[in-house]
Amino acid sequence: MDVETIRHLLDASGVKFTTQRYCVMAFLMQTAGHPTAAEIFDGVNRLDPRSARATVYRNLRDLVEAGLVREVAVEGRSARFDVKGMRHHHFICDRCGEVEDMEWFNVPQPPAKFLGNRMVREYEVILRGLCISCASSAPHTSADTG
Amino acid sequence: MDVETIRHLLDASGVKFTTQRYCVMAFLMQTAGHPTAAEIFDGVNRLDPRSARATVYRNLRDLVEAGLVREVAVEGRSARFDVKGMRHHHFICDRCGEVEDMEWFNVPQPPAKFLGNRMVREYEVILRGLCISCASSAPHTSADTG
DNA sequence: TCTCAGATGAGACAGAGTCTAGATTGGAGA
DNA sequence: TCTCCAATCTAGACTCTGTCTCATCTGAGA
Ligand SMILES: [Mn+2]
Ligand SMILES: [Mn+2]
Ligand SMILES: [Zn+2]
Ligand SMILES: [Zn+2]
Repeated sequence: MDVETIRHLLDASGVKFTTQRYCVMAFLMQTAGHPTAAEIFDGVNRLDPRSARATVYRNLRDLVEAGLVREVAVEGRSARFDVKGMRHHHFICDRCGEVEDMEWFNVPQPPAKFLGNRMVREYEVILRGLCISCASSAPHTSADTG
Repeated sequence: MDVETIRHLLDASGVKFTTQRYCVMAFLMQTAGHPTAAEIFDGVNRLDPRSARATVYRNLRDLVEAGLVREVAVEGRSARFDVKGMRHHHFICDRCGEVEDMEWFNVPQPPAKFLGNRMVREYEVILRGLCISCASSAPHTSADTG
């Protein structure tokens, strides 16, 4: 991933450029999925220069706060991360836990009487079920037997 | 909350009735919000009989597995819980973190070409922004100054 | 009432994330 | 290019959330 591209992204969001931040951004931008902090730590440390664990966690928090990275809402113990690029929804697999991007489609706003005086900044749809590989390896539920 | 009502809920889901499970269910059913396991532990232990911490965590896990309780998808490090009653969406406040129920409204299914062979079991909308009390106490952003 | 599969209590353990204090560095200015 | 310093990094201790083990207890059927 191009160093200057990421340098400009960081600059534009008022975040100082450091090699460690570059590594986190580059790893996220070249990764299709939604890695955990631990996976990002492993990923950026597969080659030099290395980053301390606390640095990876702190930078993820800073990048989320700066609006460059998103912490995805999922059940489960460890946070999962996402580069904020194209707006999209998410699909979470019941069986393997994979979090997949779903291309954006518009959703009608909730009726005003439900919203009251709440101010909506953004929304997303979370779909659950079986991902393509889990659906093909186990197309039927146990209730189908007999 | 009525003991017999909860006893029948547990029976119907194949979960053995115990005082500790009753306390967790009763607390969740009388609570409007989406408490964490720690809040549920504190809640059920404000009066006798008391439950051990491990018991509360274990029962929450068992009740989720039995389909009576839901673990809500949120950012942040602690799980939040919900009694599975009426189908609903969620609104998460950017400022105070409160998770509020939003009355159910239908959302069009994603275009089939996006779904591929995935099997959708359920979906929900997560709205983000300012809750009513945060919106009224801080209606403008700092950028508005001047 | 008797019985025991299944549940609880207490505390050790494990994993995720935060904090602190001393060392290091990016980049602005001389 | 050199100097400087506020911001950042490192290493490891620490906190919080959740799980596990095992001795003990209990709900509910016979
Ligand atoms: Mn995504
Ligand atoms: Mn809810
Ligand atoms: Zn899957
Ligand atoms: Zn709020």
